[in-house]
Amino acid sequence: MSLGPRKEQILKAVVDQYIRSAEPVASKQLLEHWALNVSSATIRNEMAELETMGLLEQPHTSAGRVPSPAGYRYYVDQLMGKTGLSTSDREHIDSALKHKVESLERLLAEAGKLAAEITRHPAYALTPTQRYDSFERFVLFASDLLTVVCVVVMAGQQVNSRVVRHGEPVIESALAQLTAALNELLTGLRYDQITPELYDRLEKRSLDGRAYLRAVMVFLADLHGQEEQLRVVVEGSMHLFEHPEYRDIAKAHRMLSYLSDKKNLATLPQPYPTASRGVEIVIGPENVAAALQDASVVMATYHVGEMQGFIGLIGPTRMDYQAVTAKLAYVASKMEQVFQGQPQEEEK
Amino acid sequence: MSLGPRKEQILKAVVDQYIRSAEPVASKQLLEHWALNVSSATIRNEMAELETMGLLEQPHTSAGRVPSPAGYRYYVDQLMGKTGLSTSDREHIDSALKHKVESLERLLAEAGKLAAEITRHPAYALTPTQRYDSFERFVLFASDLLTVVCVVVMAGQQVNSRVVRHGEPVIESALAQLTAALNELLTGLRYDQITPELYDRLEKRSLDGRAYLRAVMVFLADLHGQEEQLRVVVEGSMHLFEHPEYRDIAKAHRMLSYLSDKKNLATLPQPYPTASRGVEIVIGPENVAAALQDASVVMATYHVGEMQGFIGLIGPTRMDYQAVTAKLAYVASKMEQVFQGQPQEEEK
DNA sequence: GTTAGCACTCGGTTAGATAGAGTGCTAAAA
DNA sequence: TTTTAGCACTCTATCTAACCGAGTGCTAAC
Repeated sequence: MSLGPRKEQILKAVVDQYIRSAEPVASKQLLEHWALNVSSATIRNEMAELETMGLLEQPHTSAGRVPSPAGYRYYVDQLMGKTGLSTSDREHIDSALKHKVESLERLLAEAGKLAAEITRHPAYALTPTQRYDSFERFVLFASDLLTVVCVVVMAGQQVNSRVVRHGEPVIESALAQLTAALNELLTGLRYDQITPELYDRLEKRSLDGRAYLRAVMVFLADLHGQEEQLRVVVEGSMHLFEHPEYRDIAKAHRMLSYLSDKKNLATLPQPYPTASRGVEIVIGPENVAAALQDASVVMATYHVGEMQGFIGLIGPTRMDYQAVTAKLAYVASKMEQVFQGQPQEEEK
Repeated sequence: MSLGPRKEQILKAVVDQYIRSAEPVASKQLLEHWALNVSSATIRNEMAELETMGLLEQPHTSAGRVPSPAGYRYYVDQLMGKTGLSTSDREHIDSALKHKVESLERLLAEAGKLAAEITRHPAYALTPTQRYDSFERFVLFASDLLTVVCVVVMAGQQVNSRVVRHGEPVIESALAQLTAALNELLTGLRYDQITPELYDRLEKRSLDGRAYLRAVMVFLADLHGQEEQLRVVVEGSMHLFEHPEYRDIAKAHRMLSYLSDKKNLATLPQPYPTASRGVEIVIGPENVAAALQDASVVMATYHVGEMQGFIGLIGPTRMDYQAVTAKLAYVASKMEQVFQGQPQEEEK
């Protein structure tokens, strides 16, 4: 759908203005700041129509208009300029990411910090690729009538173990079967390679050990989650307070809590590689997470060889998408450069 | 100074009550909740005296009394019960810290999380001992007329380098002298072993390289700072929001910003080992950090062999010192146990 | 030294009243 | 048919005044 040039002009003006002022924008204000050669009455009419279309909203009668999520979406997709970032920003990024490749985590942290700093929004970054360890060997044994100890040896020689409890008495033969099944079917695989079919086969082979199988899978999922958490970095959460939408304690609390649980960020949907410039923008209720219903996420992909990682920003829907997109894209591209320039050293 | 039994009783009652209610406590309230067999008028008189002594404060005339920092101090030193923690807490701690020794950082994180969880205050933890790497070798060379590259090889084979600039042209001979001095005097030492005398000797030996020496020291200090940051863990910052004193956005912001900079916590004064139970309490303005002027820090020491580490809590001065002290002390002692039980594994 | 009683203080809450910004609508102008 | 000027209307934010009630300090009696 296209709105026609004047509606677009007005929508763009409203969004731009609101991004700057954080106040509902009135028809007269548009006249002052943008050179629209129509009267305020006309603008009012257009704004009313834009509202019925769902692109603008009114906090209450006799207030100015505010972009709706759909309005932001239209703005981002159709109206937003593609202007690059200022040379000072570019220099800032260049110099900040010059020598930071001691370790992967370090670079991530630095890039996140930088992104947060220049955009004034909290930033997060995910390591390039989830190169999870694969399973090497499973050992299960009963430690007493009701408890089973599950030991997993990973290919990297890390050993993890957990006591797995279940209401029913342990059946030795079932346990042996389950152990054999796990070893035969999972050895050499990573957690994320366990497909539903594979699980079915496991279940069929484990017979009476089904309850334990389930517990073991939970254990593996937890391990996986732990690994994942370590690979997320969050920086600059405090920038939240710079934005008036988070002057409400409850809101700030909710968002900060969300940000402080790395699991949340690790499981954010990741951008389609097809998105323009490699930057994807998810606006308000487009987010699945409840805590992000009135927030926007801007995320960029960076590639390291065949792996890809992500760096993103989280802020109010009233974000300067244009500036933020350009900055984030540049940071991401810079990260790629740094990775390429440096022979990839694994352990610090 | 001792106050006499009745004043003490009243002071204790005020503090206990205020810790629970977060509201200024009135003379009548004390009658209801504590079995003081005097009238409210007497209590008022006593409270007035306690106020002139600086142990209580009045937010305004016609409001109840609130403990002053000095009042808390007296409470903590003289009045506070030494009651241990509940068995449920003990069990909680026991079970949470049972199997968490995969890595040092991990245990720290877990202990911090636990401490924050059971006390409802943000917690931090420092690794046992700063076992910084020692210097192995210094290499300095001029890369152009005005810039010097400084390379430090650490005993752990890590290599750090930095470009060190100074307004004056590089003098080769001075550089050679400085390099020799650094290598002879610092090899085998850690940063924290560099004494002022040592620095003097370095300076004497480096002659015309003094400006570079200074820059090199800054570099080393930075490295040291980086190392230190990695060894601090902060958990449960969000518990801040549970306390009414942080309903003010500005206050919450300030404190959270403080907490999110690990350098702040790494440089907190550490408890005297002599303190009772190994727990030290620093109340409000007793803190040196500006951000902590109306906050209290409770910290405990734990020992691992000859090394010692710290775990602490940060919250409003209106803290349940008694409960919190007991809990923290128990967590710290539990950490010691876990460390001892497990052969100390260095790298994860 | 303690207590009852009372006047006084002060913050918090409520209720109007007011101002002002901004809209929607209508009728005239282009 | 579209645009514009004008105006009535709406709603929020702010200010003021009044009031309530909790709590104190002081005085005088116990």
